[in-house]
Amino acid sequence: MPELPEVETIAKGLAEVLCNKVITKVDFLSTKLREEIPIKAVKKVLEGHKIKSIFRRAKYIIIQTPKGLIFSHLGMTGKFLNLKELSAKEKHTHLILTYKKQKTTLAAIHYVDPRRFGRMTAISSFAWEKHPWFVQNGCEPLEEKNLGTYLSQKASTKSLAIKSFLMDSKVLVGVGNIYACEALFAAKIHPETPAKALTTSKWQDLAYAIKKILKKAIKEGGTSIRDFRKLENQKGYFKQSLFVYGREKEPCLKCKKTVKRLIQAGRSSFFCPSCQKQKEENL
DNA sequence: CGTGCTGTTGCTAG
DNA sequence: ACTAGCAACAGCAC
Repeated sequence: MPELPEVETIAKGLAEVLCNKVITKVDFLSTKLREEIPIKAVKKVLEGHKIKSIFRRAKYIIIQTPKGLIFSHLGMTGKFLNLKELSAKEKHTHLILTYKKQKTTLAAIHYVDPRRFGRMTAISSFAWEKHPWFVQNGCEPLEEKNLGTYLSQKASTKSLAIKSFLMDSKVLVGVGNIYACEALFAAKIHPETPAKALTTSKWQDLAYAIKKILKKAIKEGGTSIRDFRKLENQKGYFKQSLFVYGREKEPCLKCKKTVKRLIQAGRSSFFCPSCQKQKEENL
């Protein structure tokens, strides 16, 4: 469910709530996500320690204390909820972080993840860049100044579809199915165009579109299709701004032609066949 | 009831 | 080396 804007929204929300607060305890109700959560290591980093910072890298949330770092990935359906102490747990609550809200009051952050595609781990160093979850990652779309040039160089030998190329985290992190579809629509590029076939000027359009859409989505608190919720359980509002994602058979919001869906690498791609024409020289 | 979707990503096989 | 396909899982729409 969560792509860069959703993860950014959660990380910011957690930072507001938890920074400079002490985690009094960590309770595990289930430790089986994609991989087993290392209970001891997580407790060691969090329990009894003050949160120094919380931020996003790729689609991961990173939580820092004086003892080390926690990495959390939400998978498809993971969410953090800010609740009162001893709040009822949901069916798929995996862990509960209790923290000191004020001098005498406690509150709790619940991690809930029905599909269990999320992952979580802890390390005792601060070198997150060297961790296996990060070493292979490509660039951060909002931090790379020459994104168009960077992408065109990476794509120069790749015949795979531009849509799949954009979703390859070794190239670019944070862009998943929704934002790949939306960025290609905004840049008027057909999702099946071979990555190496884009012109320099199309790469610039695409890079601009990616940044613009991600920034707008962050501003609107992410996209809630079904599961995604912010920390206080509210929805994100970017769904209202989607042009093609999830709109198969509906009229294109720019030209009124019918939005189409196709499957690429096992994922649905939505596009407008009129606004996103496949160039003949690329076929 | 089944069937086919779903925002991720890492492994496997060709 | 590249790339498509699948598996991990629960829930929902039809």
